[in-house]
Amino acid sequence: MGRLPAAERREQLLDCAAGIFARYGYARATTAQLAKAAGVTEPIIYRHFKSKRDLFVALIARTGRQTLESWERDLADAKTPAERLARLVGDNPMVSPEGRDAYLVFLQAISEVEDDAIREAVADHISSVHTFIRDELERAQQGGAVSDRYTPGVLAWSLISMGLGYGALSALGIEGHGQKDERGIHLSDVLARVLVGRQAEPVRRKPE
Amino acid sequence: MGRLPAAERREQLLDCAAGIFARYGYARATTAQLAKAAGVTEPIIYRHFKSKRDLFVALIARTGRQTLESWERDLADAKTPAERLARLVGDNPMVSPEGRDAYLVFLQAISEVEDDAIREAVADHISSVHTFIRDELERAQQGGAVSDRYTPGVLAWSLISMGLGYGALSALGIEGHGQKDERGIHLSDVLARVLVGRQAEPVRRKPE
DNA sequence: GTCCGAAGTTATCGTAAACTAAGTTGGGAT
DNA sequence: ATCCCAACTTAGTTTACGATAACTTCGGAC
Repeated sequence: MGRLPAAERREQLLDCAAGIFARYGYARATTAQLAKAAGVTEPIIYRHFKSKRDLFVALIARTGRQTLESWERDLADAKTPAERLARLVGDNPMVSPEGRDAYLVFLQAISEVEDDAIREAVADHISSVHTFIRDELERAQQGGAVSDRYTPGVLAWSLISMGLGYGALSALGIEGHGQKDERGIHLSDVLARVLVGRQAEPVRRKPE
Repeated sequence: MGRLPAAERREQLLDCAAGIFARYGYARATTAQLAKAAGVTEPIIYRHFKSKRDLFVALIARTGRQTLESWERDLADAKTPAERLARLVGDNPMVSPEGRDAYLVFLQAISEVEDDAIREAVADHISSVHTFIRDELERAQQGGAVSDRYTPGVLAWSLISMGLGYGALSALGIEGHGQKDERGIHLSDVLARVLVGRQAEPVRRKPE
């Protein structure tokens, strides 16, 4: 890979950094690793970002945007609120190969709670995810696809908590977790039931 | 604090380390910080632990044991399976002040996925928590306190996922999360409903 | 062709962190 | 009283990481 115009190099650096940070977390990832992954030398990183932390924050912000955009696209061609909802629950970005790195970065970022800039970037993203899901649930409730026993806000936090926890367990690769049980039931089916307030249709999940 | 016999010093080191690791995570916490928190110098740490990582792994193992013991104690005087269950759901160790540090250590540890020794220690603990909760749910199902729509295994993973995610969000201190909504409903009430399969009694929670 | 700015490299600095070798102190047993 | 050993400290060594200063190369404009 030869020379790249600044904007492209910047994007490429973020692309490569995602993989490294997802694997090693912020603190363990070194600027040398980041540079090597992008096929450049370390000073190039500092041409485009003030610091390692600046790069990380930029990555979090970009990843957040991309995640929401990807969700919008996924839901765009769904006809009913119920269908939109089923996709939302079934497509945990943490488990799909493309979204995996992105979400691992977030998981890693959560443990950098002590760093104000990073914590804020993460909190911003989570808030916007909450807003997104809450609005979705609200529409679904109005359409009758979701039980209105609970407010959309609380339900959205439930979904986010579970998605986050699920992702963390997946990252750890714990045996028995994330697989269907002897009755063919998956965690997301349980989740779906919370939402509809009655026995739900099995959740549509992407094949592995 | 003067001299201590080896066994006590070791315990004290672990005690102090919990606070530091909870705050800064494994990678960011320095041996200097750990020593200072315990009121000793760094070589003392190496008298009792082979390495920083060894100390961290020991801490994870001890914390895991303590958490289960604390749960056992909490549930001991509960009369019915339903009562035991309500306490299990209501007492997320992540939110009680005593259990908080302990569980923050775990959260932090999860992002050290790349380190085999650490990952294994965490996975071990999670597995034993799963066993504990699953058995509890199984008994509760037999007593009719929990819907048998889902297997205890899947329900236990649901609880763990949600507890973990909830803890992560709490750690981030995200606004609006973890509070009751306008109807006085808390996340754990939603969770309780998953378990019983019908409108549940409000969950008993420790006052904040 | 040559000039210039942007893109990239080499070589290195300062620092902080994990870990240790060697010496010092305190307190219990005889 | 003194001897001894475990507990503890001082004063480093080493290594690796984040960051930068100074230099080189590429490619388009005129």
